[in-house]
Amino acid sequence: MGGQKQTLSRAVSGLPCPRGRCSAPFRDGWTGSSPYLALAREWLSVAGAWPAKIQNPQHGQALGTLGIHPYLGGGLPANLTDHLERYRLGFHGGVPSQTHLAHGFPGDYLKPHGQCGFPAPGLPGGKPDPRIKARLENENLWAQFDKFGTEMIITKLGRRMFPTVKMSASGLEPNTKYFVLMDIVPADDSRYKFQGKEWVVAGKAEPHMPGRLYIHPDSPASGAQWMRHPISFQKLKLTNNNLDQQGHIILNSMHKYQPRIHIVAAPDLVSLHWAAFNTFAFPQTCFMAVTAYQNERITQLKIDNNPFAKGFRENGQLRSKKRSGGASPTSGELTSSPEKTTSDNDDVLDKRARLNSVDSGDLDVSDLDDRPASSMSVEKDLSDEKVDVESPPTPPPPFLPPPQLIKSEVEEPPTSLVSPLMSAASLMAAAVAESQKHTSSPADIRPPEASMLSPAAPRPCLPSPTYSTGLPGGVPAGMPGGSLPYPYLYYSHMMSPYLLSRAPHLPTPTLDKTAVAATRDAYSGYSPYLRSPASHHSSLPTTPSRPAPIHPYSYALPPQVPANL
DNA sequence: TCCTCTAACACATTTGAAACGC
DNA sequence: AGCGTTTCAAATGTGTTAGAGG
Repeated sequence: MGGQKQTLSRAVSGLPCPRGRCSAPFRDGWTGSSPYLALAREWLSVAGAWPAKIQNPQHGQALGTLGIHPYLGGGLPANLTDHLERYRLGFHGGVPSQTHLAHGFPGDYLKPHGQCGFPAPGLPGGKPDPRIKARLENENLWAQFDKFGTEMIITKLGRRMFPTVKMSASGLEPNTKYFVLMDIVPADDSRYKFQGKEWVVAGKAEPHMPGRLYIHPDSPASGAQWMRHPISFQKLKLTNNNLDQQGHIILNSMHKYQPRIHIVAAPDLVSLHWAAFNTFAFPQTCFMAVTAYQNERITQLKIDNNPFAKGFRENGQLRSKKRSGGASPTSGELTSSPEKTTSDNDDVLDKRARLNSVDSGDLDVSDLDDRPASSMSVEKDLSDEKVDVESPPTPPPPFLPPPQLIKSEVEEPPTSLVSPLMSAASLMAAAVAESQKHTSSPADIRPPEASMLSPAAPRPCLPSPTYSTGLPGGVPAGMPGGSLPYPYLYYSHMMSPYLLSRAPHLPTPTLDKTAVAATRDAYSGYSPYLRSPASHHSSLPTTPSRPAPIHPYSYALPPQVPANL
C-alpha cells in the first residue's frame, strides 16, 4: 500500500499548476493504509487549506477552527465539477475512474494560496477575517420563539422559515466582493418527539441529508453593499424531500438544526472555493424541523407575527370560523397554561405587539431593493435559468449505503439499510469528541441558557459531524472508507442549481499521461470498485461540459461487488 | 391507538403585467 | 417614446384539518 501511496504522490506532484504560476510541489505526508484515505487527506489538505472560523457573533471572537472549507464543489466550473465528482466517487464505493484523470487532478485547481498564485481574497493568506462581525437583526423575535422551542415546518415542496434569518454584517472591506451563504446543520445527534408540552429525546438521529448551500441572491456584492442593509434569507426554503431538485435545504422531521451564515470574500464562484469562510452561528436560531406544529405556543407566535397567517389571527375570518366551531384553543387559552401566569400573558401580549412592529420588516424585501446587485433581478435570473435548475447534477449521497442495499430494502428486510444509517448517526458523537480536539467546545456555540430543550441538558451544535461511508458492518480491512468529515461529504450535494447555473467554464487542463498511468497503477488493486463514468454520466461525451443529473438514489455499485459487502 | 406525514382548503400577501396619465 | 403610478389577476405563502399509513 505504501508503494501505491508513493506512486500516487508522485503522480499528483507531477501535475502542473493549471495556471502555470505555481512551481511548488504538491503537498505530501499522507498517512493511513488506504489510497482512498490518502486521497481524502490529500484533497482535504488542499481544499481545506484555509480553515473557516466559527465566530460567536455576540462576542465577536473566534471559537474554533471549523477544519475545512465546508462547501467545496458546488458551483465549480463544470469540467472541474465533473472530475471532482468522479474523484469523490472514489471514496464511497469506487476509486476514481481512470477517465477522471482526463480532466486533470483536483489539486490542480485547489492548491493553496502562495503555491498557485491566485489572488487571495480577504486577508493575505486567505485566512478568516477576524474583523468581520455579524449580528442577528430580528433577535427579539427569534428569542420569543426560542423560548418555547422554535419549530419550522418542512414540506415536500419547500417551506420558508419564519422567523427568517435576518442579519447585519460589519467589518467588511467596502470594495471587496463577498458571498453570503447559509446552511443548516444538525444541532445534535438525537431524534425528538413532542411529549406533553416539551421536546424529549426519542432516539438517535437519522443521518442528515447532505447539506445544501443557500447563496444569498445578492451575492456577490461589495462589502459596502452588504453592510448597507440587513441581510435577509427569507427566500430560503426547507424541505423533507430527499429527492428535492429545487435546491431547497433538506432536513429531517423531528430533528434539531442550527442555521449558519458564511461570509466569504470572493469575487466569483470559482474563487469561493478557496476563500476563507467566516462562519457565524446564532444560538437562538436553533429550531426543530416538523411536518406539523407540535407546540401550540409556537403556532400562535407564527400566526401573530407572520403576515401570511393573518387570516388565523383573533380577528381573522378563519380563526373566527374556527372559534365558532370551538375546535381550537385561542391565544389566551394557549398562554394560560399552568406554567404561565397572568402577568406572563400580558408580557407575551406586549411583546407580541412590539414584535409586530419590530419585525414587521421580516418579510419585507425593501432592504434588498436598492442594492446595486438587485435582488429582484437576481431572482429573475434564477427563474430564467430554470433550464439548468431542472437538471442539476445530483450526485449520490455519499453517506448512504450502496444503492443495491437500498434496492434490497424494498424487496427484503431493511436491515442492510438501517444499519449503516444508524452507524452514521452514531458516528456523530465521535465527531463531537473529534471536533473538541481541534476546536473549542461546541458548548461555546450554544450557551446553555439558550437551550430549547427542557428538562434535558442543552445540546451543543456540531460544527463538523462525521458520517460513515455507509457500509454495513464497518469498513472491511483494506477497503476504502472509514469516516470522513461531513463537509467533505457535503461536496456532492452542494451543487445547487443556483451555483451550477452560474458556474463559468474553465478550459480543460491538459493531460499528463505519465501521471495518469501512475495513478491508474495506484488503483489497480481496487478494480472491483472501478466503474465506468458512463454508468453515472450517461450519454455524456468524453469531456462533458457538465455532469448529467444523477438521481440521489439511482446510482449503483458496479456489478462486481466484493463478497464481504 | 399513537405518531407522523400529506394534500386540500381558505385566506393574506406578493408579484408582475397591463392600463393609464403625464 | 419614456417614465411613473395604479389596478388587478395570478402566484405564492400561511396554518388548519381530515385522513392515510406505518
